[in-house]
Amino acid sequence: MVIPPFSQSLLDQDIFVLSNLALTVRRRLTERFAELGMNRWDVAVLAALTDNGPTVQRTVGTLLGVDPSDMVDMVERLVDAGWVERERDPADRRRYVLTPTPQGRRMFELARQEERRTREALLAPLDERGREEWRALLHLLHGHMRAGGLDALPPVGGTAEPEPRP
Amino acid sequence: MVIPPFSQSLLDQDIFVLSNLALTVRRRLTERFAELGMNRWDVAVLAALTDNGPTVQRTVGTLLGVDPSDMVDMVERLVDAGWVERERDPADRRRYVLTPTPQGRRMFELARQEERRTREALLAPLDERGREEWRALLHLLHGHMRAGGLDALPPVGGTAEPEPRP
DNA sequence: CAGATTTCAGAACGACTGATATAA
DNA sequence: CTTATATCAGTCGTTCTGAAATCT
Repeated sequence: MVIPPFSQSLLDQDIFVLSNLALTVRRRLTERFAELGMNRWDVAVLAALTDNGPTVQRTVGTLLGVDPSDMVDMVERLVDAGWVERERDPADRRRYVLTPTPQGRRMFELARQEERRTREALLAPLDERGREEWRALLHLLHGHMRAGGLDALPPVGGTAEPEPRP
Repeated sequence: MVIPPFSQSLLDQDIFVLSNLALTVRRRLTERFAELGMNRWDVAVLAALTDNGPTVQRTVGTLLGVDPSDMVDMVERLVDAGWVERERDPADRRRYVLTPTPQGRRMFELARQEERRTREALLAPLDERGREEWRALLHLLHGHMRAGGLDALPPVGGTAEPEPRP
């Protein structure tokens, strides 16, 4: 992994630091998943099915924020691996109902274990109180964002005028 | 912006929450940059040049973690916009030296303002003490990660039980 | 008929690889 | 001759758009 010495002006921008942190941790976790033979979407789909049991394919996409057209290959991959069963809904033959297999549930448990381990490594410098603070802040900000916290922003520019590109 | 109702099993995975938070905030900031006629890389390059003054193109790439081959179009865009000047280094004619123009510096200030505003919106639910805590934790974890904090992990698989911290 | 679900084709973007021309 | 820089061509993965086929 390349660790470039970032510019201070970028480090001053907390959103850049947040992005860089999240991307790097996610990449590391993705590597761990790969060693289990899984990718991020395998885990995400299995997570949704573990919570909700048998679920319509399109609904799973909605639960994960994934476009329906992108679900096709993901599900095919999971079916081929034997982790998910895909059957037409007899009541509505447009729909595919996805069900996790026992192997799928086991794989999800392994993935969840890797997430815990990777998180442990990330939070290693924090004591128990620091971890509680971090987790509370993370989920508070995530909830705030998902509730539309970023929707209301002043118009761009303001004090100074933006310049049109030549 | 679509706000799907995520599965609890995903929300339990803090790394997923962290990724989702960072991606959404970054996307919002990118929208703001676009209203200024800039993209993320314009801002990043201008940040590096603002810190370091005239800099060799390849070095800028290293400062940003960007592949040299991907710098070409990014720099061309900035030169066309009149925000960066690109000149051969007389001492080493392989090299391009990049210098921010006054307009480039102004644009970077506008971008920095948008980052502040977007960050303000994100941190709105926190009081001053909460913001300090968030910022401290964010930079602490970022530093830990960049120092290789994720490099030492137990082999995948292993025990199926969550492991207590030593 | 309109609407929902799945599927396919392709565009756009960023990350990455390999090869080439030029200069040190 | 070897190395460094910039560039070009192309691949890969992710996200998004638009349209077609099937079914309600």
